[in-house]
Amino acid sequence: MPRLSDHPSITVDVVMMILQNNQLQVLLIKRDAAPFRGRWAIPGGFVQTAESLENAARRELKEETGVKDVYLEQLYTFGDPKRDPRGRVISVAYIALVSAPLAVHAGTDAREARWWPVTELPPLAFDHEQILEYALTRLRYKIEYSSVGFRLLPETFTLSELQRAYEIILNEPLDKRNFRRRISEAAVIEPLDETRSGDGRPARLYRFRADAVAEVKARRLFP
Amino acid sequence: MPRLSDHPSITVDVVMMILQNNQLQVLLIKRDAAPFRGRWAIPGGFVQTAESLENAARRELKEETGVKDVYLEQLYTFGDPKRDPRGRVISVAYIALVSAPLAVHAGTDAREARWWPVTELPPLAFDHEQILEYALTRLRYKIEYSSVGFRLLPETFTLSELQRAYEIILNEPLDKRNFRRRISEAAVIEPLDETRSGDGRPARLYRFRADAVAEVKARRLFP
DNA sequence: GTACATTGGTGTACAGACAACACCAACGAA
DNA sequence: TTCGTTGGTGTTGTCTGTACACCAATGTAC
Repeated sequence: MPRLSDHPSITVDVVMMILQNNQLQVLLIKRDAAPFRGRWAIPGGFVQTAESLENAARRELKEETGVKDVYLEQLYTFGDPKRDPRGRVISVAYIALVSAPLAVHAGTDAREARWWPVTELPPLAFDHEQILEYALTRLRYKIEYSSVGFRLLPETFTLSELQRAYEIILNEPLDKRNFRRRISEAAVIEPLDETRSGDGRPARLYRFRADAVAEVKARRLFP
Repeated sequence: MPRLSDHPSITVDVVMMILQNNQLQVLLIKRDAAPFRGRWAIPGGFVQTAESLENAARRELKEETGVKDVYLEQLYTFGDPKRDPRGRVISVAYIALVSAPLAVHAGTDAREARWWPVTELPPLAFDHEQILEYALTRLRYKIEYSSVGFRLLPETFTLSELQRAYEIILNEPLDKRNFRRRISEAAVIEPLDETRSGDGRPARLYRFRADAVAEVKARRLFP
């Protein structure tokens, strides 16, 4: 197994989440090098000298998926001395929320990359199970008192799609009228002139209000 | 000015908070080396190879103040490439909550150390003003939905002292009866048989319930 | 030892927020 | 044109939060 110097190294690891097939899914890559060769892992990599942590996370994401303009948020820094068998590696973990559909092309080093439903995860490398669990807890918690949920939706969406997204993340059904009233009172979305036709009556499209960046703090969205 | 290698270095910086003189105060040390020589700064230091981040924070605290058994919580990781003029230094910031009275003896390198009220801070070294502001925001926010406030009090305390602590941190007056009802419903403290005499009627002493470690999550303490 | 100042301790009523709940509307397909 | 499917809308009871005032127990000054 390769061994790093005793000097601590810094990586960023990114828990990238998406809503697909009525499931919350995360992107994992299959490691093709030791340690944990063949094991699935959260994408990440070493921080370069001149880049900020967040830029490192963005760079990793771009290398991994080609996606830009994602919502990124620092999660936690994991620094157990034994978390990486190669030596001292400190990982700054980020959460990335992206909207489907999103093609992921495996990284330059030909690693396999795919989305996994959070309910059916394979065994993971390093302490990545812990990181992922923490990311899920944070997302569920945060969606209740902020508007991050919109980051998982495409630019325009219907109210039913929005509600479905919340239900998937919180893993519980929500009342349609109460949901719409709260979203409306929170004033974080605005209606468009367009509608979308589907199986039944066409639904009005909405978009996230860019000027509503301030997180809903005075009152939790779903108490 | 000394220059570090291009390889990133990791420090932990600890925002240590205490309640004294009806004020929320933080511990700062006066730097006696470049850069920012003579400037006040949050105590911290480099992470050693074999220690976890939290242990590094505990070690720094002990070296700085001799205190053990403090409440420690990871705050955020600051990694701007230019935040330290010596080179690439990534700082994992922690919050420490301690209870007065607490003597701080200046560190082994004879740096001056003293408590500063958060309302009257001097100019700080590096990006420490940003770190401190973030720590204050987190503390105020967290105290509303968890029981971290108790960490700033001595082992036994009266309900008035507890209320005063919350008022200082939140910087707003609280209603006595409502405060007591909520604390009571949260079931995070237990009465002792002792009382404490003072200017008026003696007050019952309470202590934090060790088995109430779980943070009050279902309902915010002060909505 | 009485009066007074000081802090400790307690309950209720009103207002606002939350949760539960059912029906009509608009479209496509058969 | 009927039916299936999804979109869209208000009201009521319950609970939670907030505002608010008085008596109790001690120490001190006279």
